[in-house]
Amino acid sequence: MSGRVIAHLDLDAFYVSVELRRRPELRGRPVFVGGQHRGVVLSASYEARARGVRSAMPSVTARRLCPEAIVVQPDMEAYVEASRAVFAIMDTVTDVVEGASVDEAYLDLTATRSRLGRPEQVVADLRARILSEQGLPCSVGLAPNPFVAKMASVAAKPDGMLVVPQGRVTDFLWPLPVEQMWGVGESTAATLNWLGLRTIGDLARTAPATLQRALGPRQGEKLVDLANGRDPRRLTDRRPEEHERSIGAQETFPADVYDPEVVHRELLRLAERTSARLRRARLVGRTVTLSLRFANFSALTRSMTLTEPTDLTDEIHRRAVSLYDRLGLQRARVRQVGIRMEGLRDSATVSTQADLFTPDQGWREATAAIDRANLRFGPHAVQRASLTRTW
DNA sequence: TCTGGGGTCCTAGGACCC
DNA sequence: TCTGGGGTCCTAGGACCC
Repeated sequence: MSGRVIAHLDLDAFYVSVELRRRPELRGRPVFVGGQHRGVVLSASYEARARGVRSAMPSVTARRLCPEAIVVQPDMEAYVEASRAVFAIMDTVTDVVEGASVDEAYLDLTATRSRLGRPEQVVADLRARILSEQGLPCSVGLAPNPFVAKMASVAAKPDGMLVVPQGRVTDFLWPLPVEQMWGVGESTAATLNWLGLRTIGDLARTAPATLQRALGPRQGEKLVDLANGRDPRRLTDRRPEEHERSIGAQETFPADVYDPEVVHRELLRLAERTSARLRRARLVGRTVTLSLRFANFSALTRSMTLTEPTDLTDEIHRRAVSLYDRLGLQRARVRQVGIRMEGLRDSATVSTQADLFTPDQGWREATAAIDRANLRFGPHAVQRASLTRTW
């Protein structure tokens, strides 16, 4: 027996809650935060949810369902700042706070009992502090492992807390439909239903080999474990941004694009964004991946691995353009393009001796100057000439 | 005016090496 | 001449999460 005590804390309708904090006149009304043209709902108030508005739903659909909803444009900087403040409060409770995203975290409370007392009380105090100091409601699940804690926090929403002790884990999980299980999306749910499995309890009683045939060795084994309330994963205190495995940028055009030159230009913008973030994190990447989505929503990726990792805008742009041109698209209607860098390494571990006398060095110096200017004067203070044109 | 942008992890086949 | 297996890297695609 592990005897672990894990809390999962999830801020309720986080982006909307941050907006309500500075616009209290919107309280009690249907509100959602969403993108403009081809955007989706990022966060919806519970009043909007009552009208069928869901996150990830196209904004146009949401407006149709709820025409009187107040639509707010996202302000990521405000959300990131609010997130930092909440994490600072969580950090006072335990050293082991694993950020799962901007608005949720796992806390290991196993070792805090002797210092702070009963975990239920610790969590109740934590929720009260986040509400009083930051004006943000949250929900918490308290359980023997991260998976059950996550499932409990969802069940506790909104503005609630649910404790699931070891002895009650299967009573809690097994009646729930498989669709509600973390790790089961649309595709897996369809496969499970096809097998006649409707609840997490059904899943728990299925032979692992059956699921492994249907879902693959890893996922099959994992789902049976989770369905039985077993999740031995250890938490780490790392923030997501401290162990990134890839960095990238993508953009959906306001209208589908036919002209390859327009795509090339957008790729330069994306290469710029990606490489600036690499340099800022002092990382270099070795694999460049180009991704495309077409008007019919089909998608593809093409990648190439370089002999030496890079953080240079023009190197990344050149490779992405080459991957794109190699496709030989004719009259393709491009909806979205993206660039992602993988195989990341600390740039300090990569020898810079080798390129001291190469043509890249000039670019490296120019790039560093642009980064400095953009840090001082804002992200678009200095741009390449070809980006100042509009398409 | 249907369907964002940021990610992680897994699978599978082929190349290549031992 | 025939017959192996394992490990790693690269590439492409797909599922999932927030």
